[in-house]
Amino acid sequence: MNPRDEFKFEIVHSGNSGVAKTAPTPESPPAQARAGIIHTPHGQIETPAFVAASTLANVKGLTWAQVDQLGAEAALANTYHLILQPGTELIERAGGLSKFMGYNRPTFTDSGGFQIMSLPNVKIDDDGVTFRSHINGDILRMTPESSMQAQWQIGADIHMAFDCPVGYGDTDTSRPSVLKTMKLTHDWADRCLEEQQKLAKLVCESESEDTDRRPTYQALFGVIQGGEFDDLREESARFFASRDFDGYAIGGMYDAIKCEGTLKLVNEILPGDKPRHWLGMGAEPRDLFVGVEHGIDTFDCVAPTRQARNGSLYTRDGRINIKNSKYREDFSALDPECGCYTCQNHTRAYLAHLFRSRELTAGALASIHNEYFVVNLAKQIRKSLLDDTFVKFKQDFLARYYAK
RNA sequence: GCUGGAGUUGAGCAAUUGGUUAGCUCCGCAGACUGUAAAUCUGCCGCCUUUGGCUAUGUAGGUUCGAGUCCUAUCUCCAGCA
Repeated sequence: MNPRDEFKFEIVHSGNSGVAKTAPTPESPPAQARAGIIHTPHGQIETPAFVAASTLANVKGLTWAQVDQLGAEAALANTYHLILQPGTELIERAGGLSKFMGYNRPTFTDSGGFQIMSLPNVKIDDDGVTFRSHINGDILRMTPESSMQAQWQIGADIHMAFDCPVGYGDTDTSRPSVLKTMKLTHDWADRCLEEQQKLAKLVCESESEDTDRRPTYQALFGVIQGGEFDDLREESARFFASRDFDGYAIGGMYDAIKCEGTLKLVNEILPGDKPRHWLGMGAEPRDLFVGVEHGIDTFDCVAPTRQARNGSLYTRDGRINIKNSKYREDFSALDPECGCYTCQNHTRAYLAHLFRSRELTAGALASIHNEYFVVNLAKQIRKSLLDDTFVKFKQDFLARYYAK
């Protein structure tokens, strides 16, 4: 059997799978939206899904039992961080990421490109990047090949191609700069693909003596860049569509309202039968709706857990800061309609107390809630697609969340 | 009762020999956070008509060009002694 068959994307329902008897109306299910199942050697992910950010091989503040309980179906770790500590070779010796961290569901790794490009004094050349460790200042080097190798050592089920995400935020957003880094991203993507094929052959055809660690296929997603220029995004999407990646990811696109048209454009070009991940998105409920509407299958974002640790918590009526004085004596549940452990067992007043006292439990209970909120929202969106109630669900949810 | 020490904004402290700070850290109040150098960061935190102005250093006086700093009285607290 072809090792690549271990990774599969199955679409169980899509907006345009039904026979369109009439012209689309505002109530018609969005044509690009789909519900599916990503099959990996470590199990499956029902999509749309929100993937838990586990940068340093853990979801900050939570045990994996808690991550399971809140309903997350997959986690995404970071190659840059794991190279620095504990080292990817160590993770390989531990039996791979899943074994190392004791989590037996599907995992992703980000390539490290995003983190490295965010560091000060990064030197980018055609071959790769030179940067300094943020921990001890060591001068380090990463190339598309070395990122692939590191990711194969880590051994997550889904890898990201090593990209050059420049052209948003504080980086140089000028057209020449974005064009240049996009071209570099494409060049590197081809090198990632080549290295991927080598490593896949090497690992999957090896006869491991450790039956406990059967070599498994590790998929590779290409990462679309192009900044905020529609024609560059289109070019990038066409480039990736012409390459045989296992899936695709959208990088450097962080404003669901502003980028909606661009996202639509990109996803209409990408092959419909492969999964699409929106990197770093999911801080806002509208991110998930907009993404799904235009064909995104998976999301990841650090915001839910980070904001949780900082006391900013989701409710169906918008985000609240639990540290505000008005919650000190609020004995109601954080979100009375939420099914998470925190909301089922604790009051706002208790959470407010834990935050004011700086107890570690505050961050944990808050993270359980916020992570549940987005994970569950993705699940509800999935259900709404299967029920053909997406449009109404979206309208109702967003109207209430962003009322005020 | 005597002797010594101390009293500065909710708390704890700063402020050269009397010489331009309502100064710091907590607490408190609010905001931010999107492929996690983030259980972090930012702003406010005496009063006001707030790109500025005013009043503060237990209380009441005094010396001085100038007092949180010196003097007198007084109140409170702490330590030691009776």
